[in-house]
Amino acid sequence: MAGSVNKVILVGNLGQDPEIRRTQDGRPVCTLSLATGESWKDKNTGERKEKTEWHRVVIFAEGLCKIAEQYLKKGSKVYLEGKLMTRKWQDQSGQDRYTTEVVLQGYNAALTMLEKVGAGGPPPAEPDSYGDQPTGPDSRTRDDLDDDIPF
Amino acid sequence: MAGSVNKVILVGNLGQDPEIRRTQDGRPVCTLSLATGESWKDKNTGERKEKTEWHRVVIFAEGLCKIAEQYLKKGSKVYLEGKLMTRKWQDQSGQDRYTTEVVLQGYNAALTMLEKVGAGGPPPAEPDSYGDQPTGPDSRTRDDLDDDIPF
Amino acid sequence: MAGSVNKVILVGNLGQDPEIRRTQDGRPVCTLSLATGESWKDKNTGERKEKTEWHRVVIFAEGLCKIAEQYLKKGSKVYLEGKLMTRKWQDQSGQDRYTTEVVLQGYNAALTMLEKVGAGGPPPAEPDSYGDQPTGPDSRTRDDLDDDIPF
Amino acid sequence: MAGSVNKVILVGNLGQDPEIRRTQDGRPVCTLSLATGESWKDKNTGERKEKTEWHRVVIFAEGLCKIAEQYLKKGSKVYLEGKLMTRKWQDQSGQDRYTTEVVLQGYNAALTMLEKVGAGGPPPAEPDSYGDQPTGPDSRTRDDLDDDIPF
DNA sequence: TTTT
DNA sequence: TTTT
Repeated sequence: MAGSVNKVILVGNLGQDPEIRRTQDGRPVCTLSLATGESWKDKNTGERKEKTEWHRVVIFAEGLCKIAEQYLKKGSKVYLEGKLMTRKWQDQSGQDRYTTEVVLQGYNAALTMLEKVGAGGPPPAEPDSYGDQPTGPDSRTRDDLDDDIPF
Repeated sequence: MAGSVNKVILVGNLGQDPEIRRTQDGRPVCTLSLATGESWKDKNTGERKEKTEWHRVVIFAEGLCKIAEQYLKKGSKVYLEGKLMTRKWQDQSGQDRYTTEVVLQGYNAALTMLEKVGAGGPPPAEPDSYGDQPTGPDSRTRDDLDDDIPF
Repeated sequence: MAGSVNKVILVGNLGQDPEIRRTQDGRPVCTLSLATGESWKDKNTGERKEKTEWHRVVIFAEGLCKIAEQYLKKGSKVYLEGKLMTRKWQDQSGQDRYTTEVVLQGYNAALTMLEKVGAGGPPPAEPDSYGDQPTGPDSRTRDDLDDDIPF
Repeated sequence: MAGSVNKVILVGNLGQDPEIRRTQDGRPVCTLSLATGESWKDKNTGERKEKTEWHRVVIFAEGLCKIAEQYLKKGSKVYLEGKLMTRKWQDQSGQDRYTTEVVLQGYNAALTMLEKVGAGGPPPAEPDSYGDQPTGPDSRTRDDLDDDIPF
């Protein structure tokens, strides 16, 4: 459909390490479980309350998969942009079920670590090694494609 | 949780008229079914393809409910901001099911009509579905709450 | 800098037709003048007030330039995503001046028409209601810029 | 203007401590200098390049001012949402000048700390005082307005 | 002026 | 399951 926008922006923490699978033709797919939360004061009791929301995030963008695989782990804080997609599947009894996911795919996706590399966990080989990576095509790190911006 | 962001931005068209219900204490709740779409060219066949994504949107913000009720209908194009929430429920067989919705609630929500109220224009499917709406402000809502901005 | 985000999202109407120029190496650059507005009720007088904000938008992304050139004109309503950039220049007296623009460049940009093709143009009721914008602080060319936008 | 959106989303680091002033009627106004950056590889030389963008951020929202004042300082990493505003002023020679700022004002603003409180600097008075405050330290603010969320 |  |  023309003239539409489908965008999700999340900042939160990973509930577990990223899971990497591969499609049949060898492309990586990375799944994240991301927590966001909000807190508010109960109007009646004045009590402070909290609720955590868990988001299922699926990364098809190859460069972003690589970043997730190399640098993210349980507890990591990230900023990400993706789109909402609901897919239909059948459970064991053959009933239709639906799962909604935040999908990072195409040029319209972004993934940014919000902590120093190595902060609170096993760091990559070199704190400054970002520049060496191929950092694939549709990642926010698309450094290689994003050449020569004169600003 | 501190330091988190949960934001959804959608621009799309309503698949049907807004549905208004009331909570037990009389507050309005409005549900929208919003379509967004994307089109792309198939890598192999060169064929142009399209996919429509349907979003379930639930409005708790009272001012936004009012606007939805008064000005939106099937086919309306809107911009909205909300947050992702997944709620758990039991189906008839007692099994846990989950539904993810885009929730407009609190200060962090927005709903904006993207067409002139009553704007005719060439309607897509049903020439009669536009035009006969009540006239009124198609403004970003909550005007009444937004007092005295010193600019 | 690592771990940063610079994003602008605007929905508004063009105050005039897009201006297309070309860089020395032949790449198109498109400039838009986009109006957004807000209205509120004055706290003291109860009066309804409005303020229009004019945004200078510069499109380096080649595909988006093409779209702007072909489909947008004065009055068109668009959704766009870009980034904030402030550039420094010298006025005739040699003093430093700064201009902040919304730049659409690279994979992180989007431009979407919010009207049916052909439905754009000056609003029928008040064809000239956009014309009274302040002339931008600077309409210098940027021919010196030659970027490599990955589209 | 009806049907428009004016939104800026930034994640970056403060270049200096927040500056707090007061309006004549005693309301606080906080100014931030926020850096975002991008890096890319030069197409010709293969050299890695970086550019920092500095954003002038003005906070009128009172709760957000409080948070900025209490918890932010030079170097702090924050997520914020505001709107673009350009204001006109006269320089000493009486010439018109324009300054574009990211303004946090009204219900449509957000400010979130992205680091643990006290991380790498003078923490607030009491590490454990969270629950008592009207709004948590690095929480999305205005929790007090966001009462009794029915989930 | 920050940050990596 | 994260985080505060």
